[in-house]
Amino acid sequence: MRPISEEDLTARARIRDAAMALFAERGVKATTIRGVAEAAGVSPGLVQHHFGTKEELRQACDEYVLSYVREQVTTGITDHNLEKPEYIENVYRSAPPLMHYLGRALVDGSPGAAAMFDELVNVTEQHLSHEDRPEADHRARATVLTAMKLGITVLHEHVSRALGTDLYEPQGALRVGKAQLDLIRPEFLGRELFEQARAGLEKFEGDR
Amino acid sequence: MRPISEEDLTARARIRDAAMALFAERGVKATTIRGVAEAAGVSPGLVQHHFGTKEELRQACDEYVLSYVREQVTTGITDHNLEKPEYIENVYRSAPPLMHYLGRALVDGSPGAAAMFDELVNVTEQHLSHEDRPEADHRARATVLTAMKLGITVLHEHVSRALGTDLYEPQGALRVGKAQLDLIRPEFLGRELFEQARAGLEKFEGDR
DNA sequence: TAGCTTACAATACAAACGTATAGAGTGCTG
DNA sequence: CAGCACTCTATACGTTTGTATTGTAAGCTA
Repeated sequence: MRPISEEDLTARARIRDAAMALFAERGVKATTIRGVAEAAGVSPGLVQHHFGTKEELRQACDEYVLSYVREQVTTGITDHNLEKPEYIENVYRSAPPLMHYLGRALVDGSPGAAAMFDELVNVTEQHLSHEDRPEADHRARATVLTAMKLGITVLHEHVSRALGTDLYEPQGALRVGKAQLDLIRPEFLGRELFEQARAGLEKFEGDR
Repeated sequence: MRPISEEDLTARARIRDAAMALFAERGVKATTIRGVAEAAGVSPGLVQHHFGTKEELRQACDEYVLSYVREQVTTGITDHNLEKPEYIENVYRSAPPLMHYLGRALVDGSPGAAAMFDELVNVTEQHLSHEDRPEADHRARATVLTAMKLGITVLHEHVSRALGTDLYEPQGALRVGKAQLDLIRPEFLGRELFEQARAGLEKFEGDR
């Protein structure tokens, strides 16, 4: 798969990418249309031409990220690609800026990100309910698990600094992934999924 | 201990509290001096008189929260007050706005919050190193544990929504606390601390 | 080729914002 | 009582920001 260079993209896509990066780094309010335009190498007017208002630009970023995440979850988990190297490779190349944006959007108050959070909680809750422990508070467990997972994304700057390695570099992702598996009770996640995740990590580690 | 009503505070304290609340809810950039002044019931000029610039106001909030957290950690953990009801009661009454601010500050890029994160990682790492498993990546584990804990604070809005209960109400805090204990391997935290936390939670539950 | 749509830039403008400045009221101190 | 310090308000100023408007060039279509 050829790597897509930023210059080959249409101006609209470049604007969207620049907006995602700036929204993620500084937040929506601190990001200016002029700043986005400069980062994308276009005039401020063009940003307006393609996206109308700043709010619509943010919505476009939301929709882009959300459709991406949904697609990756589908092709990754539902289609059982979690251990395929090309899938992992592709995710690690394309995901970081999107995850960066998603993390910030969760804090900045994007409706789309909130909806995605709820979706993830529901999926997790359903998964946990299959383990037959009807007395357990599956809702709370699913919520905490989701928040912990996403919390690492939201705090990735601090995680990277504490680790001395960028979380989005393979090394950092590997260390964090393993630490997460060390931390969580296997029976909580379900043995099957737990082993699958561990196998994926180890295969990924062997590849480098 | 008498409850401190907001009107009894000095104007300076009211401004600081209002700023913390707005910074936490909207972020620093989206918060205006005029907004802080209105929320505190004073003129915008007074904000400037007491704190100079917006940046200095943010630093004052940082210092206030940080000294509070450090104090609570000291009197709570070091002095072994974790199970005393009046300590817990006091924390649950005074902590929420401060934690709310801290969570936002971590994302908004406050140097003080970053320093606090690093401190917590170091304390946790030291704790983990006492368990003799020299081959384990204690640094990564401490980082992930810290990020997960704080991640729940940062995402508390979403956690509360998914739970249907405010995380900062006793009910919500209880459900989340128990779910966290269910999720984490006890031997990871150290049996002693784990049991201490569980005992504190159960005593807290009994009190209501 | 005439006409229309699309992609882009440049300029303009009103609102919001941080902050500087001036001044009023009050209490303390000599 | 004079003078100073402190708290607080009101106003003003320059900048930044989102966005509206206008203009230009290129490509498509009939």
